[in-house]
Amino acid sequence: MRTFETVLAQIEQRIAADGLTVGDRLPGERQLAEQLGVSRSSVREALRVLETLGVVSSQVGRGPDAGAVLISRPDGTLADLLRLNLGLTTMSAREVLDTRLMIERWSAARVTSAPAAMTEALAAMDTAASPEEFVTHDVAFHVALTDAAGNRLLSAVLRALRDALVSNAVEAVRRLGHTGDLQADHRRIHAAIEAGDAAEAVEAVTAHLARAYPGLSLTQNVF
Amino acid sequence: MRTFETVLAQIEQRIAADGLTVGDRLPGERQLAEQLGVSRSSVREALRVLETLGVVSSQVGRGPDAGAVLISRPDGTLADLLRLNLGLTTMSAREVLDTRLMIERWSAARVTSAPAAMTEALAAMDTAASPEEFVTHDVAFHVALTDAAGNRLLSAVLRALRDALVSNAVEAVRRLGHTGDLQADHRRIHAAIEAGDAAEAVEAVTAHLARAYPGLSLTQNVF
DNA sequence: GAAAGGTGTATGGTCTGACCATATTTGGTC
DNA sequence: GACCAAATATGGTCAGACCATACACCTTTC
Repeated sequence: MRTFETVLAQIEQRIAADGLTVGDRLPGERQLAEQLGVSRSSVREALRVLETLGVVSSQVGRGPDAGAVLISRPDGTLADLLRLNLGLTTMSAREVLDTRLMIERWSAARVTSAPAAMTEALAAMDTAASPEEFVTHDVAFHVALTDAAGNRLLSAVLRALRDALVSNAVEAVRRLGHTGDLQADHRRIHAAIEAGDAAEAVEAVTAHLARAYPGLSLTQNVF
Repeated sequence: MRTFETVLAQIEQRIAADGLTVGDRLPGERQLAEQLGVSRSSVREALRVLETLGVVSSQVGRGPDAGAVLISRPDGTLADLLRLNLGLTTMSAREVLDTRLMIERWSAARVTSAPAAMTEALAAMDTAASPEEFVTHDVAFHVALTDAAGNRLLSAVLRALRDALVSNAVEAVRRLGHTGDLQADHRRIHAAIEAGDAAEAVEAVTAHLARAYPGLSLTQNVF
């Protein structure tokens, strides 16, 4: 086992043993190296891994906020993971969009009151001057819906897909040639959620995505 | 921006520009450092990030297989991500199990023929001598089902949940006190898939998970 | 005594150069 | 041709140095 991997294991074990949680600080790189009997390089490689996994954040300087602080931000990692692996393999747009459909249907069924971010995104889309601006708020609308469902794991997955969603959505808007139908869908979704009608909300989300991505329509009603 | 981050960006850009794919090799650490005008340490930190993301694998020695080779293995990263972030935050078992239920219902609806791995796991459970052995094959059964649905993104998510699933399942078996009902559920799922009855398969998966995890039963039929 | 400013210092970030372990390549020997 | 030993390229690790940053502390000033 490589040195930095043992360092990784020991840091992880230490986090569990000491009951460290978000906001707590790890010892400095030099101190950690001395404690574990390894070089600072190996400690740094281990910290780089933890940083990549969204578990620590390193701050330079001095004071209470400096050093390696425990965080919990899996979003960025998931996004990197997807972007890099999508580029390397032949993961299809279909797989991404199916996942999106599944998460959003699930969310629509559970959210009983539209969050502020959703209502704001809806209004912002009305005044969007370009497809890009419209899509920005469009994606924010859907992310807000999913966040409101309260499952952080699924929220993180959808947020990781964000970049892919944006490019897909821009394509869809250009293909449709206008945003009126999409915005009407959004209002229907919003209204169904505010009314607490889960079945209608699910149906509205499904219809919306079917309109934007016709290729999905084959399997959407199997549930 | 830190040096290793620019290295990261340049490597990623290079992968895209040169059309590198799985199996191709990156230049050696020393050569990369010289080309980019940075130290080997910075290159190594960047490679460590890529390795964490499941994009490269480093082999020591000499020859065609040595050096940093492009791969695409997001599973391990996702598992690390979940394990570490589950430990740090209060992500609940409910969130994990809801996600599992969603993915398995989706999969059950799409798989029209039971894969060999699923049939084998079913048989293996019959002869399992301990709860741990039973659960090993149990999880393999469910993972095989999801793999067969053909969405690698969802497969990767479920595989990342594997460790959490195992401990949950062991708990469930102990609570039930026997495995007969669970195995009967498995046969029902298997039969429904072999019969091509999607609705029955979804219902069977739902009933199975509801039996194993009673706390889930509230929202399972909202779809 | 309080405010302002300068200095000290602990932190991560980077670089250099060296050595080690490993695995292939190369070339010599029988 | 087969076998074995040396050379070599690779990642892995270490030690030590220096830099930039940002807070801590002390001195000066009013």
